[in-house]
Amino acid sequence: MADPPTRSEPTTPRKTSEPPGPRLSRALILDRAIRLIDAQGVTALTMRALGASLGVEAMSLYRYVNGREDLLEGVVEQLVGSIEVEPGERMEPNDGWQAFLQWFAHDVRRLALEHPAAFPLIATRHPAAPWLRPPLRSLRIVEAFLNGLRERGFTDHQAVTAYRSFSSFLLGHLLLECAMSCVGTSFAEEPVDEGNADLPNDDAQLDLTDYPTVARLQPQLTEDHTRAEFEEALEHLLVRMDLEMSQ
Amino acid sequence: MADPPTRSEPTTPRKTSEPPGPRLSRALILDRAIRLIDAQGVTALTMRALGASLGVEAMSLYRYVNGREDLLEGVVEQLVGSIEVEPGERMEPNDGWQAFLQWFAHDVRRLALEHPAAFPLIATRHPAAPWLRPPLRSLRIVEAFLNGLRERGFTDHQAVTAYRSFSSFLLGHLLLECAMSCVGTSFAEEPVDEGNADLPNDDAQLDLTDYPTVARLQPQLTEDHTRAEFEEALEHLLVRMDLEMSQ
DNA sequence: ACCTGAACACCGTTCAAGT
DNA sequence: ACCTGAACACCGTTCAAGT
Repeated sequence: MADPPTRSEPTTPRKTSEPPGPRLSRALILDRAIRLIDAQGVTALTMRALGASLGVEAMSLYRYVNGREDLLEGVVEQLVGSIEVEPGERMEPNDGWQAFLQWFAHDVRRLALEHPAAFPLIATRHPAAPWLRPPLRSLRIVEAFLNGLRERGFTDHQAVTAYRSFSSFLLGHLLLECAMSCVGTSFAEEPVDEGNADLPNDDAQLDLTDYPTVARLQPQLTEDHTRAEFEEALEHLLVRMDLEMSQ
Repeated sequence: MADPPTRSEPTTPRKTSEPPGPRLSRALILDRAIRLIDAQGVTALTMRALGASLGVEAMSLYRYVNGREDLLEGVVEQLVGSIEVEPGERMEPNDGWQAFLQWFAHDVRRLALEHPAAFPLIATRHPAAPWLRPPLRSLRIVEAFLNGLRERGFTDHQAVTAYRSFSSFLLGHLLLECAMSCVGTSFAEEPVDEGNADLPNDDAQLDLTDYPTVARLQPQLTEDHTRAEFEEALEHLLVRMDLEMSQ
């Protein structure tokens, strides 16, 4: 903790190219783990690989992290922690709850798109309590979510109901969007086979002869409208909430 | 492929208690793998454990399965294959598209609730093509889905749009429902610590002192209304589709 | 044809030992 | 206090060898 930020790099350089490295720390380890997941996928996040990427042996990590499960838990915590919870300056406090939810939704979406390889962890790892729903799975965020809505006129019951439907909405849309953005990225478990590189991309060689409708509609199925779908579905969710509130 | 279905079971019994076992086969292996996942979770599905549960060494599996990745792929395929795609007798062919989608949604939900531990695989493993969206991620199902809607009056474009919004809806709701039903089941990575069993269940000991609103609303947050939420959200999705079609 | 023993590379994890 | 070497149990996978 009491480390000089950057002197003239007196730290003894080790064998591989690690950063100047103000020694090890849990935060540093989690940061590096997230970067590793982003670059190579979750399965590449190995205690040994993570250690090596920090210029250290795997065993050193166990001082700061309680095993691999705890490491992944920490990664999720760190990522979810990056969700802004206090509306910034761009958000007037007297804007309605619709603006609040719009802003919230887009902040979670930003997180998902920045870390598409890590988002499935946020989505599928068991939360601390069963009523903490991914991706809004931290007490801090749920508290802010509920308060944000109550300050804007929601009753207790309406806020809780909104938390539920909002979670489902975010989970479904963002997980799909991540799945699509992960295909074709550096997710190949094995290095790309260059021998038969005459196959341009890996989705064209599906045999569609038995599925005429899919074959006919493939161009339209291939179009990516995830952004627009997200906005539309969000808009409709807000309309739906509005209807349910006034009844 | 050309195997006698069931004779008088002449197969020699081996050491442990495995079923009469008409020899090994890919289908038998996948069945057993699914049962193992249901009972102990995905991480417990090990080549060695799976082999042992079939009364065989792990290496034998490699005759029928192309490694663990292929095994998991086969599990997903098998599960998705269990989704009925031709409306049964209960469904009149002249029922509207709403009835068709209702029936379809509930069949996928049945699959998710029958295999809550396996559903995250269906949800997050990369599909064969990026435009095949979980959980409707097989050509057979997409073909049936599109045809089912077209036979009931959808245009091509409307059917494709419906496929997209329907996938997001199912994914979000069912994944959340699975997460909730997996908490507290046989998902403990380690055998439950019986030493300090004075903690009744594992969600009560969260420190809520810094989160007054969550603390106050915890009873309502804990209520499980997943079933009703599913039905309501589905109803609203259908209404929304109806509106968009007539405009 | 179908299964296995032995072996290899890699993984998570522990712990006594180094500095 | 912080890191490491050595070791252990377990994993996926290959392959020559058994029957």
